[in-house]
Amino acid sequence: MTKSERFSQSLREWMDVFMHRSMRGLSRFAKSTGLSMPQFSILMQLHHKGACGMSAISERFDVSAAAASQLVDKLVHAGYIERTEDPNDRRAKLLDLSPKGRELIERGASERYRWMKELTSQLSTQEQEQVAEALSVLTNAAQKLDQKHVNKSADILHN
Amino acid sequence: MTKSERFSQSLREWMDVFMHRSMRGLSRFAKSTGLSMPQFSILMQLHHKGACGMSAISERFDVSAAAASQLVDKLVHAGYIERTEDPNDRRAKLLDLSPKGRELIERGASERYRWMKELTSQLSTQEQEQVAEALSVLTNAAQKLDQKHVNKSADILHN
DNA sequence: GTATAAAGTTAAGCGCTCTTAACTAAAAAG
DNA sequence: CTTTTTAGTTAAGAGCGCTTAACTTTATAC
Repeated sequence: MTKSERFSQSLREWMDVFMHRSMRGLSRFAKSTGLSMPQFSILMQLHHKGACGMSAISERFDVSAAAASQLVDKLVHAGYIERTEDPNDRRAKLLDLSPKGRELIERGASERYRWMKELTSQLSTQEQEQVAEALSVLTNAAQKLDQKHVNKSADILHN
Repeated sequence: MTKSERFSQSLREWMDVFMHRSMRGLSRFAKSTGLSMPQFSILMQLHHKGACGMSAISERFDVSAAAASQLVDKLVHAGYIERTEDPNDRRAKLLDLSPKGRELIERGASERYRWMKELTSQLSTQEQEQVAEALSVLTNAAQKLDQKHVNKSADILHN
């Protein structure tokens, strides 16, 4: 087995295990809060990408503007999202997590994080350092890649 | 910042980025196949844990036996699952992926894997090795942890 | 300044998942 | 051998998310 093959295989295995685990944790947590997955995903999106307009929600989740509006409306009434008028364009709305929404997402992250903590508690200090370093490398690469895709989209818009 | 804090932070950051990305990929892929998320999740579960009975589905997804039965029924009619009678207990059914179901899940994994590949294509060979090793360490730890939980549940059943 | 486009909202209706309740058939318990 | 438990199915109904269509309000184009 070549180095490259070994590399591919560890990626695949890890993705398989991690995906499965996170999905279960995520949907359990969402259910425990009384939110549906689509609703919870919107909160996660806002946490991850920051405040945005209604149309952004509609695009990112690939649903109609009507669907986005209805979903967000429920979250506003439940107190997880603040919906204000965009001062620059009075047609548009600005959506952002409320403190309650932020608290919810952070709590969810902590629960998932607890698993990782349990996972790594039995590793040696040296292994922990090794893992930490590798994960930062990956995180940085992911952020760079995201940035590149954003730029590419911007280019397309400019041409 | 202590070593332990740095470790925690890289875990958190990575989980955040990776979770978000995988979720999006997963739901897009599920949508593209025409399956709902609950349906797709059942296929993933079968892929991950292997064949099982109806009651196992119901437990793992924390839904009623009726819901599991209906969901599985659709997947059987769509040709993704094979449902046969358990020879040891004629009340029970054995559920497993059909070749078509297996193909679907593998295709989904490949799509998510492509992102990882793109992600790591810009890393140096040395970084790739470092990442591969760290991920195997994590995968092994996850599997051991899973096993431990299974044993604990078995113990509870015995007492 | 009028016409057109864009951002959201609201309402009606469809399909999906989920639940409870009633049921069948097979296994286990007594 | 009868009773009870277990595995799964079926049917009716509630709730949710999504779509299309019609609409309001604000911004942009000509």
